Amino acid sequence: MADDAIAIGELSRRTGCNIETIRFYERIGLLPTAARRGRYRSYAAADTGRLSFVRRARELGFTLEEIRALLGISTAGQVSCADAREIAAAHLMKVRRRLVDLRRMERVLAATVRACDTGDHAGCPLIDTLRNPAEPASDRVGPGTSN
Amino acid sequence: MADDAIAIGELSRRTGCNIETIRFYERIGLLPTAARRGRYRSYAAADTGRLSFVRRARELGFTLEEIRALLGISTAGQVSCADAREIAAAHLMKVRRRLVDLRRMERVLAATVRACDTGDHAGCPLIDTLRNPAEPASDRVGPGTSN
DNA sequence: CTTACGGTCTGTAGCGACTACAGACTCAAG
DNA sequence: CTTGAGTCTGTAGTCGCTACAGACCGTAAG
Repeated sequence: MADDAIAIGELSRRTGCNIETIRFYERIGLLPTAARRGRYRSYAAADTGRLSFVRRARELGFTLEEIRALLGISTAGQVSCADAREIAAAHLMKVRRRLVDLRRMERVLAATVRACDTGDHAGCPLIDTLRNPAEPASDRVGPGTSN
Repeated sequence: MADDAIAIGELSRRTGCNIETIRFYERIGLLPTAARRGRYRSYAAADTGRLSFVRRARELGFTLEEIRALLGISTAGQVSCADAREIAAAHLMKVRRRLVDLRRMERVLAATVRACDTGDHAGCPLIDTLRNPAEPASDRVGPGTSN
């Protein structure tokens, strides 16, 4: 009734979510099949909520499958907070593992580039690092190297 | 001549690189087409070097295209260290941007899970966070929140 | 009326870096 | 001779989009 119906372009603008991505989400069932005005998808203003939910969850790195579960939880009459917590905690662990990996990469790369810049090396620090993992271009750079 | 020829399985074992991945690298031209003994690929012990190079570069997060370039540099007669440095520095920036993103995710997720654990909240902290981005489950948790 | 333009539609293919088969073949040991 | 392990090619799947092609629809201007 209330003619707050919007087209997909408007939904895209409001949520910052690409049109193609919205259709993709619908195709994989992450969003319900949109109502039609003729052959065009028609959304209620309220639909921005669900899509924004998805977008924010993606920004936190949740996979689409995790988001599917979270959506189920969030729309269930009785919100199962424990389930949500479990998903978030599991995801947090994944994020932390990736952080560890990335920090290690950062450390090695920074040391290598630094070695390139100081210039007092035999070969090419990067190539040498990749050829021989035991020599990260310059071992023991000094204090901390923390972030 | 020297019969240090090894099969793909042995190469896989020595480098820790999946057999399928070795074949994939060959197909996309990252590794040269392997010599054959009959219809089986045959590698020289020295080939472990090139593949290990690729593996270590992957562990540092370089893309296959970057590695392709690095391999070109590393096998060029005159090693162009400046080029290698440029690739590494550009990659380092990508890694750092990724780190920033991940740390933000970590912070929000950790705060949310913490809010779940303290228990003094109205709804579900995670669902609420996703519904309303301005409330990260519990603002102002106290000191640092550092890692 | 025609024409143009912008928005939307479906469907398919591409990305990166693998991974996972199916189904055929080869080779050596028992 | 049979069995089992290893290898082969080729194709399709994964994830989360993104980028088309080619059709269609509605409105406004000329």
